[in-house]
Amino acid sequence: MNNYQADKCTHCPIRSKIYCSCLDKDNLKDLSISARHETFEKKVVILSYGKSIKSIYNILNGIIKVYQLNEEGEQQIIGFLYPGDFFGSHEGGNYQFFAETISQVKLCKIPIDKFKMHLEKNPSIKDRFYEATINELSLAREHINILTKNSAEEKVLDFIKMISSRQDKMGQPINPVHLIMPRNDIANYLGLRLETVSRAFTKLKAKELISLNSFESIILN
Amino acid sequence: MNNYQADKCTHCPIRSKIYCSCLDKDNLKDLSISARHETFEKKVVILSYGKSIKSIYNILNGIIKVYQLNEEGEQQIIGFLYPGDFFGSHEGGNYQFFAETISQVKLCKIPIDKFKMHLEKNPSIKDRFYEATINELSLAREHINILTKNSAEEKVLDFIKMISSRQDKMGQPINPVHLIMPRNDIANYLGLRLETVSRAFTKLKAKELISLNSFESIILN
DNA sequence: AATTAATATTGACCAAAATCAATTTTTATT
DNA sequence: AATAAAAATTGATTTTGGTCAATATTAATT
Repeated sequence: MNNYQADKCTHCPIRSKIYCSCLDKDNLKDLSISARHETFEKKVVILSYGKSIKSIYNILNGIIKVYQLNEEGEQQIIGFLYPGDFFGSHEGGNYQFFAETISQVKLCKIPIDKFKMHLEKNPSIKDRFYEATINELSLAREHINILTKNSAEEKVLDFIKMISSRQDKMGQPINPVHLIMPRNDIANYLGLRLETVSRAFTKLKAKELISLNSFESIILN
Repeated sequence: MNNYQADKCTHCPIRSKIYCSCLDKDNLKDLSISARHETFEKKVVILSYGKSIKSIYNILNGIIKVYQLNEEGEQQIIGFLYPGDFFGSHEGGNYQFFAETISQVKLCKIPIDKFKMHLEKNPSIKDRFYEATINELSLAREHINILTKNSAEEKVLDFIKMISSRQDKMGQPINPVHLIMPRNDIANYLGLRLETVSRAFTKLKAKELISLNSFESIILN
C-alpha cells in the first residue's frame, strides 16, 4: 500500500521543483494523505478540454503532451511536460486543454477540493502557482519565437536545443538530447509536416550540427 | 494640474477592466495620488528588455506593440496592447520585453514602490494580476494557434478576426476592424513577409471575405 | 524468432511563400 | 498645395515546404 503512506511526499523526487516545496513537515504529511500516485500507459488522455477540474497533477516521471483543438478540430500541441511539471491548475473550473501521455507516465494526483483546503492553510502555494503561470507564459513565448523562425531547419534545431536546456534544468546532461515524442508530434508543435521535419534532421546531420545515436537520441555538436 | 488631482482614478475610463476595480473609494483616492498620466508620440520605446522595473503602466488610449529580440537581434512581436491592458508587472525585477508605441498613446504610470505599498494593503490585487497572467497565457496560445495555420491567407484572416473580437471585448463594434499597426508589424506577428501579407489581403478581398474602407479600416464579411 | 503494424525516411512533383525589384499609394514635411 | 519620405501593393523569379507515393526502419505482436 505504498500509495497511502503518509511520508510519500517526504521522499518525493520532484518536490523541490514544485509548489509543495513551500510546505513545512506537518503540512507535507497532510498533503501525503490526499495525494495518490497513478501510472498510465502511453497514448492515454489524462484530461480533456472543457471537463470540470477534479484533480491537479504532478509528473513524477514520463512525458506528456498538451494540446488544444483548432476550429477544424485538428490537434495543436502547445507544449510537452516533463517530471517536475504540473498541470490542471489556473483554469477557473474547467480544463483548457487536453493532456495525453507520450510515454508511460507516473503521476501524483491531488483531488481539487483537498487541494483547495491546503491552499487556504498555505496561501504561499498561490504564489508558487503564479510563478508557474509566469513560467508557462515565457515558455509559450519561446514557442512563438521558434514558430516565427523562417526555415524548417532552424525550427527543428531550436526545438532540439529547447529540449536540451529542459534536460539541463532537470539536472540531466544536455547531451544526448532525448526526443521521446514521435516525429509527427515534433512536426505539429513546429507547424510543419513530418516529412519536412525528417528532411531537416537529415540536413542538420549533413551539416554536422547534430549526430544521431538512434532516432530518438540526438547529439548537439 | 489635472495630473495630480486625487479623483483621477474615480473618473478613469478603463478602471473596470483592470486591477484597480478591486479597490474601494479610499484606496482608489490613495492610488490617484501615486498615478501619473503621460502621453507618448508614436514609435517611442516605453520600456526595454532587461531594464529594472520602475513603473507599471495602464493604457488609457492608443496602441502599443510588445516584442522580444531573437538570437539574431531581430524583433519578434509577441502582442499588441489596447486601452485597458496593462504591462510592466510579473517579471521579477526586470522587464522581459520591449514595449513601443504604434500610435500616440496615453498611459497611466504607477511607480513600482508605490504600487507595492498598495499591493500590501490590498492583497486581492495580486489575484487580479494572476488572472491577467492567465489571460496573457491564453492570448499567447491563440497566437500559437494562428502561427501554426498552414496558409498565409488563413493567418491574416485569423489576425483580423482576433482584432475584431478584441474590439468587441472593449465594447466597440466588431466592424469595421481597425488595423492601426503597419503591415510590417502584422507580418512580423504572423511570421510572414509584408509582401505576403499584402497579397493575402488582396486575395481575401477577391474572395469577398473582407472589404477595405481604407488600408487600415477593414470590413469582415 | 518471425510476422505484422506503426513510424520514419527518401523521392518526385507541385503549390506557396520568400526574395528582389519596380510601382503605387499614403503620410509627412517644406 | 507641392515635394519628399515612408509604407503598401504588384510583378517576376527563386527557394522552400507541402503533397502523394514508395521504401526503410523500428516497435509490437503472435
